[in-house]
Amino acid sequence: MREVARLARVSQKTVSRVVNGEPHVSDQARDRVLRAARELGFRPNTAARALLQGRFRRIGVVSLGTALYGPASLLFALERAASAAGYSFSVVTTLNGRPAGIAEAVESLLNQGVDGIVLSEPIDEGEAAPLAPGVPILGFGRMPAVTPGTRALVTGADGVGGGLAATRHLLSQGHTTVWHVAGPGRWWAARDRMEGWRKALQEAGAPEPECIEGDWSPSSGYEAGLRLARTPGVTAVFAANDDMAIGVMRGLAEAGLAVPEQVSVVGYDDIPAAAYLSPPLTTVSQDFDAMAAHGLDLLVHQMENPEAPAPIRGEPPARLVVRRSGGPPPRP
Amino acid sequence: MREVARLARVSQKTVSRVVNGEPHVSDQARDRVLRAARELGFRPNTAARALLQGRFRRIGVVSLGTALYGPASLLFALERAASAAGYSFSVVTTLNGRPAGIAEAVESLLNQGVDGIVLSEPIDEGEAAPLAPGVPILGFGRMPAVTPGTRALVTGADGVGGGLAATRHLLSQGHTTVWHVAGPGRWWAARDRMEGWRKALQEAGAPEPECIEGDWSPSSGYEAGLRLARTPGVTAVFAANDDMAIGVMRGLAEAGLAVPEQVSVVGYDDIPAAAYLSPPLTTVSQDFDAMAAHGLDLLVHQMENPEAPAPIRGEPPARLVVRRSGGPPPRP
DNA sequence: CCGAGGTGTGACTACGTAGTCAGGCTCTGA
DNA sequence: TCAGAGCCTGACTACGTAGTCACACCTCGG
Repeated sequence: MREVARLARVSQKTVSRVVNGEPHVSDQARDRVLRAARELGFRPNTAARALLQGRFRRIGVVSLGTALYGPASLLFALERAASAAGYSFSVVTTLNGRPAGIAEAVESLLNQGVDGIVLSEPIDEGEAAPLAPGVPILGFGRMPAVTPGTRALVTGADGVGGGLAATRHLLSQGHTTVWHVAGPGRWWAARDRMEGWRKALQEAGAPEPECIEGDWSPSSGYEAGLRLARTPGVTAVFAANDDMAIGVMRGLAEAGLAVPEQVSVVGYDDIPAAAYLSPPLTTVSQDFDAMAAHGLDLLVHQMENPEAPAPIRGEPPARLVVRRSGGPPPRP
Repeated sequence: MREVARLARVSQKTVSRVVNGEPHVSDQARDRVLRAARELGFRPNTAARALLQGRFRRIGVVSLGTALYGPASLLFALERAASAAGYSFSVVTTLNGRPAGIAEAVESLLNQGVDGIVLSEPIDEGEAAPLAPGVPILGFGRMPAVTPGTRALVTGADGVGGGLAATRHLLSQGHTTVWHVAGPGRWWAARDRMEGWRKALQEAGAPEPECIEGDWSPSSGYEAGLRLARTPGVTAVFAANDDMAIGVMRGLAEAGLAVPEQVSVVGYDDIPAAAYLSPPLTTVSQDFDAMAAHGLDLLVHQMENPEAPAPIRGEPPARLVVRRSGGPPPRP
C-alpha cells in the first residue's frame, strides 16, 4: 500500500480510503490510486485488516465429511449464503466416529479466528459440549448440549414435519401402520424424523412397530429391508433418507416383495436420482438454500448484534414429493 | 499474550516461545505460562501471526457447489488431507453457469490470503483463465488455460483410465460397440472419460457411435436412455457418472428394454447406492482420499518450495467394479 | 582460574492496515 | 473582506505476534 501511495503520489492513508470506498477523496486522487494499484497488482492484506478490526468476516462450518446428499447440499447452500452476506467460508470435518469430534472441530475453527460457527449436522455427543466464548454457534435441527454462556442459536430443519408428512401419506393410502428405518440415533436429524413418524402414528391411533436403526447407508437399508421382508404384516416403510430407502427396496425385492404393489416405501431428501429409480421414490424434499439463508441470517444478526436476543422466525418447511413407491397397500 | 505474560511473571516473548513450543524455556517458566494461558482462556491471534509470517497456512478450494457424489467426496477428502497437513480449508463455489466463474472464485480466494488453491472440478471456460501471481494452483484431471507465469500443477483423476476400463469391460462381454452418455463438454473430467471410451473403441477396432452429452443429472440420463432405446443396435452404454446411468436405465426400462438382458449399462463414481440399484450397477470407483492426499502433497510441496519444479508422481488409478448391469449382450 | 559454548530471558522492533486528529484548502454568506 | 463550515489530505499510531539481538548465567575442559 505504501508503494501504491508512492506511485500515486498520495499518502498511504489516502490509498486506504480509496480501497475502502471512503468519501472525501478527490476524483483525481482516486483515479491515480486506482491506476497505481492495478499497475502494481495491489491486493489488500487480509491479516493486517483482520488484526486491526478484530474480525475476519469468516464463517466456519463443522461438517461430518460424508458425501451424503443432504449434508453436502446444505454445506454448499451455506457457502452461497455466506458469500452473499460477504463472509468467507471455512470447513472443518470431524473424523468419523471420533469422540469429542465436534468440540475439537469447533476449537479448530476458533483458532482460525472465525466470527461465527455453524454445526450443519448436529450430533449428540453426550458430554463433549462445544464451548465458544464470544462466538455464536448455529445448529441445524436441534442443538447438542452447549456449555452455559455460549451463544447458541438453533434453526429447524423441520425433520419432525417431514417425518409427519411422510408417515401421514402412507397412512392415508390405507396402511394400518408404518415401519420406520431410522438414521443413527446420535443424529438430531434422525431423532426429529423419528419423532414425526411417531407423532403421525399416534394421531392416527396406529400401533407403533419397533424401529430399525440404520446408518444412512444403502447397505444398512438393505439389511433392514431383508429383515422387514421376514416380518409378517409389513406393508409400509418410511426410511429416514433416500439411500436407505434404496437399500430397503432392494432388500424387499430380493425377498420377492414388489414395491409398491406389496410394500410401500417413502424416503427422505429427494436426491436427484429419486425420480428415476424403479419404482420412482416418494420422498421428502427440503429447500436447502432457504434453510441456509434463514440460518445464516440468524447467525449474522447475532454476530453483528452481540447483545440482542436471538430473533425467532419461521423456517422453510419440508415438503412431500409423491411418486410411485409410496402407493396404496395390497388388496387382501 | 501480554496479560498471560504478566500473570506468569515472564515477558511476552517467553509466552510466545511456550505457545510455539520453542526450546530454551525452563520447565518452571513453561509451567507458569501454560497455567496462566489456561486460566485466561488465551488463544493466539491468527491475524497477527499471519501478518508477521506472510502466510495463513490455508488452502482454498474452488468447487462448483453441486452435491454430486464425486465432487462432494473429493471436497471432503481434500479437507481431510489439508487438515492432516496442518492447513485450514476455505471453500468458494462458483455460481452455476456464471461465466468467468472460476477466475472470479480464484480472485476471491487470493483476497482471503490463501497459500495454495485447488480447482477440484476444472472446467474449460475459454478465455477466462485463472491468474494467481505467487500462489500455486492445483487442478484435478486436467487444467484450464492458465495465464503464463502462474504456477499450475496438475494431478490426474485418471478419467481416461476409468473410461478405458469401463468400455473395455463392455467390449469384453461381446458387445460390438459401446454408446457413451458423456458429461458436459466443458468439464475436463467429462472429456477424459470420453477419451478413455474412444481409445477403447479404437484399440478394439469398434465403430464409434455418436456420443450423447448429458449434464451429470439423472434427468439428462433419462432423456439419453429414451433416445438410445429408439436407436437400433444399442446393446451397451457407458454413462459418465452413476446418476446419468440411473436415468439411462430408467429410460430404457420405460421403453421396454431390460438391463442387462437387452442392454448393458456401466456408470462412473461408484456411489454408495450403486450396489443396491435394480440391477446393481457396474461402475468405476475412485479412491478420493488417495487422490486428495496425492494432489495436496504436490501442492504443499510447491507452496513450501516455490522454486522447485513440480515433482511428477504416480496417481491412484480408477478401478472397475463389476456388478450385474454391465452383463453380456443379448443372444440373437 | 579462565575462556568457550550453551541455556534462559527480555527489550525492541516490524509486519500492513485503518482510526484519530490536525491542518490547509475552497466555498459560502454576511 | 472575513468568519465559519465544509472538503481533502497526511502524519502518527495501535493492533498482537514472532524475529533479532543483547545479556546474564551456568557448565565444562584445559
